Amino acid sequence: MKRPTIHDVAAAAGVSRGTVSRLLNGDKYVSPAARVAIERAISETGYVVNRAARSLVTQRTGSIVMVLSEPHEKLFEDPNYSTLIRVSIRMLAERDLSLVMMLAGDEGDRERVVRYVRGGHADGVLLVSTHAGDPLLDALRTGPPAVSCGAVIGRETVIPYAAADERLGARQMTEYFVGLGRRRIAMITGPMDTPGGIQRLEGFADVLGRKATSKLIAHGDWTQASGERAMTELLGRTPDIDAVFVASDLMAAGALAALRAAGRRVPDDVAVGGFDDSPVALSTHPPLTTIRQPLAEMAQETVRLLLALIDGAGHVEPVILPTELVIRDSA
Amino acid sequence: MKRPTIHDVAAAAGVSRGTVSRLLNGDKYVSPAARVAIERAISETGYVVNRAARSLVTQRTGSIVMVLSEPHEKLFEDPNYSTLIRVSIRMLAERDLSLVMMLAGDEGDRERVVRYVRGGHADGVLLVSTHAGDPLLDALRTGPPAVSCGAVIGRETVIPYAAADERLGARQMTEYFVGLGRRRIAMITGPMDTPGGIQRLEGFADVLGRKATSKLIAHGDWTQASGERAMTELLGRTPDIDAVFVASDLMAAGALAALRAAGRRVPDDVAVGGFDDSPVALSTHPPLTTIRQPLAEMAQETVRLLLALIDGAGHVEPVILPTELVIRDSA
DNA sequence: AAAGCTTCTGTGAACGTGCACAGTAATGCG
DNA sequence: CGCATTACTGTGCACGTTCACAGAAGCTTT
Repeated sequence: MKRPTIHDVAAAAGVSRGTVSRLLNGDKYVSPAARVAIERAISETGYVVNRAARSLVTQRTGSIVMVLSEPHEKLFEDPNYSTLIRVSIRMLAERDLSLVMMLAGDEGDRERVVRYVRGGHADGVLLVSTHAGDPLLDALRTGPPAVSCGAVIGRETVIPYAAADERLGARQMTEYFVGLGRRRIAMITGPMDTPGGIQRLEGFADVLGRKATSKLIAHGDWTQASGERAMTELLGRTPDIDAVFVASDLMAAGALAALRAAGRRVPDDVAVGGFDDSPVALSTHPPLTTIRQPLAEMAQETVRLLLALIDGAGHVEPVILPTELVIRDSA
Repeated sequence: MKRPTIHDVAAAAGVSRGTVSRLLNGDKYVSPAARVAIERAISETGYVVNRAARSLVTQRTGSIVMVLSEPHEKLFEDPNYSTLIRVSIRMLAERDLSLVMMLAGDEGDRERVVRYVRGGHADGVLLVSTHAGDPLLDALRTGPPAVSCGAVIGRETVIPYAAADERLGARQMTEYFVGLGRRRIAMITGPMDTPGGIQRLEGFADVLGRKATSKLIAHGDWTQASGERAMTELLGRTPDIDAVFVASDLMAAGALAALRAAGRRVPDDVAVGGFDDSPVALSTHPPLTTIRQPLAEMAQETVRLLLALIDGAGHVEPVILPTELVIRDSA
């Protein structure tokens, strides 16, 4: 049996298509009598609007595409995505928008995304963890509004975003170490082509000034293994370290393993601070002192920015949200 | 400037709409000359097919909806989702299908999903971690094909699925313990209304037979906190435990904390085995011996089943994939 | 040479909706 | 009472595509 159309509803309610359409789209000019008749007809027939037909005439698709730019293997190692996805679905659903997921790991993926978006299949684009200078950014300059969750540092292309105040978070942790009386404070950073990599180091340097020498800084790539490697490197280079700020919890878990292997006690010999407050921070031994990002708010604000742009706001300001120090046992 | 339509392409190539449409849809009756002309016209104009218009006439939407049934808070605590999402996007993209995400946490969500699916907005449904007796299952009996990643135990409603052989995995771990010479082997299960909760306990009981007494079994809810609680409970009840099989890595991390608090050494005093081989298994101390599920294959097979049904296969058999014991330091 | 294939092409109709417009009835106002 | 205004309703058209059909051209068979 065929699905009911707006004609069927109109016929059942004894009105015309136009009136049903008006009710559906919130037009004020619908008489109370027509209103109840139509509502009854809708529930009786089980009518659901045909999005394709609507799209065809409104030139809107009713969907937002979330583009995940992480290289495939790493995707979602970071559980932050879960919050972002959940919050996005929820907020978009309220506006009757659906969330379509796309990958942008390699060149083929990226081309697909561009085709999709420029083909008019989405009303908005929600970028996630897009790297600096990603060609996608330029390709997306025309087309529907795009925003990013997390800062995105492009050359010319500026894209609105909501993000945590990464630099503040790094300062909070570093200041906490200083307050504890630690003197030789090292840092393991993330990749230096990501905002998290750059800004967390900046915050560290803000507090330590000239004391933040390159001997005290090692670089990782967000993975646990890289954290372990970087920690080993630091210990070899500067054995008298008494604190280390690691730019992610996952890397901090690796650092803990390296410290344990080197016979250092945490936090007695070396204080360890992470970043993210991800679930892993609770399963390490000892549980990690870390910096919590307001993930839900970040997601919320990102979507809010996108919706504002879709609603016609010509320009929106980036949103930067404060982080919070979470003290556990590692420092 | 307006987006080019199939008319524009046809005009530019000097043919008619029909011919362009045939080329686009892989009809064999297109002359070589027309073919090259159209292909040139497409790339010159930057034409992308309008899905809405196509949907309208084909009655297909070109999208698959993934329904996430976890209660919101827990969603994605399990990083398995990431693989599933990634693989699904990738496989669907090959068929030019896009993946739409929906939540089904509460009643309102579920109604939304049903409206969406029965409204004909999706060509297929991909269920994730749907609980036994979920009302969604009945509601989805009519409509487009639906499959599940992970077994779903309904009353009457049977739904095709691909899953790991959970029972086998539990047997593997339990047999490993037995082989190590452990005598008092306990288990912490998941919630008993989930396949993972039920089947992992079954496998445990398969091996231990009458030795699997209720004194040696405690229940958790997949969270780390519940694992810690259950472990404490077990130690109180049966202090001479020398091994414990925990039905998830996250709960196992909790169990490790409880064992440490009780002064038990792992694996010397108590061997600990997890399940999932999730990232957390590497960040615990000691790293967890666990059971690896073939996540990528599970996802792949799930999508394959769905595509088969969409292509008209009347009936498909569930796919059950073997698990693998991963030995680390905790046992 | 006629008939029948095969290969290829163009055309009209239909899919279900929103929107602009025209039109009608009821109400308010001078 | 006449006229403007408000509240509401119905209709035709357009959106961009696929599909069924009809038809043209070239080739093979009778």
